[in-house]
Amino acid sequence: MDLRGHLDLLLLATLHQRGPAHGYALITALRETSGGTFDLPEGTVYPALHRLERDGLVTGFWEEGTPRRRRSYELTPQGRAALQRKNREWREFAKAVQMIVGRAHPEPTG
Amino acid sequence: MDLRGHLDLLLLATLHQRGPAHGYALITALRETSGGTFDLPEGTVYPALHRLERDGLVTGFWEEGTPRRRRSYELTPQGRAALQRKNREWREFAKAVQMIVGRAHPEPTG
DNA sequence: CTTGACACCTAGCGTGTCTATGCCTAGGTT
DNA sequence: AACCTAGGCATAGACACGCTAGGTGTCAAG
Repeated sequence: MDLRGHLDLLLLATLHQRGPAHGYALITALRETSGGTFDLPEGTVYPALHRLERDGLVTGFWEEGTPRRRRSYELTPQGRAALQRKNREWREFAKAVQMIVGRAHPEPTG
Repeated sequence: MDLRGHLDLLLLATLHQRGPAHGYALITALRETSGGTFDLPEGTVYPALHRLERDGLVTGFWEEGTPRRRRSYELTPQGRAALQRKNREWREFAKAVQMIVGRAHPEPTG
C-alpha cells in the first residue's frame, strides 16, 4: 500500500488547482508535484476516477480536437465540498499521527 | 478505513515511548495521546499485535501477578528498526501529501 | 444479579490499491 | 516495412488492511 486511502484527496486537490485534466495528466502532475513520491500506476488512477465520477464528485467528458482520445474530468460542487472535508480530515489525521510519533525517535543503534 | 495503513507505526511508536504494554492499554494510550482522534476498536488492535508478533517486530508475554490476565508486548530490535523506517516513510508521505494539498484551498461557497 | 470497566479473541466482510494485462494512436528509427 | 516508445484508456483479479460483530471471562459497585 502506498496511498493509504488518500488517493481521492490527491486527485480532487490536483483537479482543483489545475482545472479539468485527464487521467494520464493527473499521474504526471502527482509525480512531479510530489517530487517523485507518488508515481501511481494507471490501474490505480483510472478506477479511482470512475469511482469519483460514479459518486458525483467529478464529471467526465471526452475531449474533442485532441490527437488521441482522452477523457477529462472536472470537479462538481459536491467534489469541491468533498475536497474541503477530506482536507480537514487529512489535517486532523496528520496532526494526530504527529502527536503520537512526533515526540521521541528510536536510537539508530538500538 | 480510518488508519490508512499507519496502524503499525502508531503501535510501535507507543510501545517505544511507554515500554511494554498490553492491547487494552495501547488503545487507551492512543485515544488519549491523539486527543480522541484514534479510538480504535479491539478488533483492530489485537489482530495487529498478532501480526507484529508473527513478523518478529514485538514479543508478547503473559503478565504474572496482575489481577486479570493480560498479554503485554515489547519491541524487538527488528521492531525498533521497523519503527525507524516507518517513521521515515510517514514523514516522506506527509510531506508529499502536503505538497499537493497544501497550496490552495477550495472556496467555502464554491 | 446486573451493569460497566477491564481484557482478550476471531471469523468474515468491505474497501481500496496494486499487478498484470489488454487495446489503440502517433511519432520516430532502422 | 517493422519496430519501439510515449501517450492514453480500461478491466479483472489478488491482496492487505481495518472494521463489524460477535464471543469468552474477571472484577467491583450498585
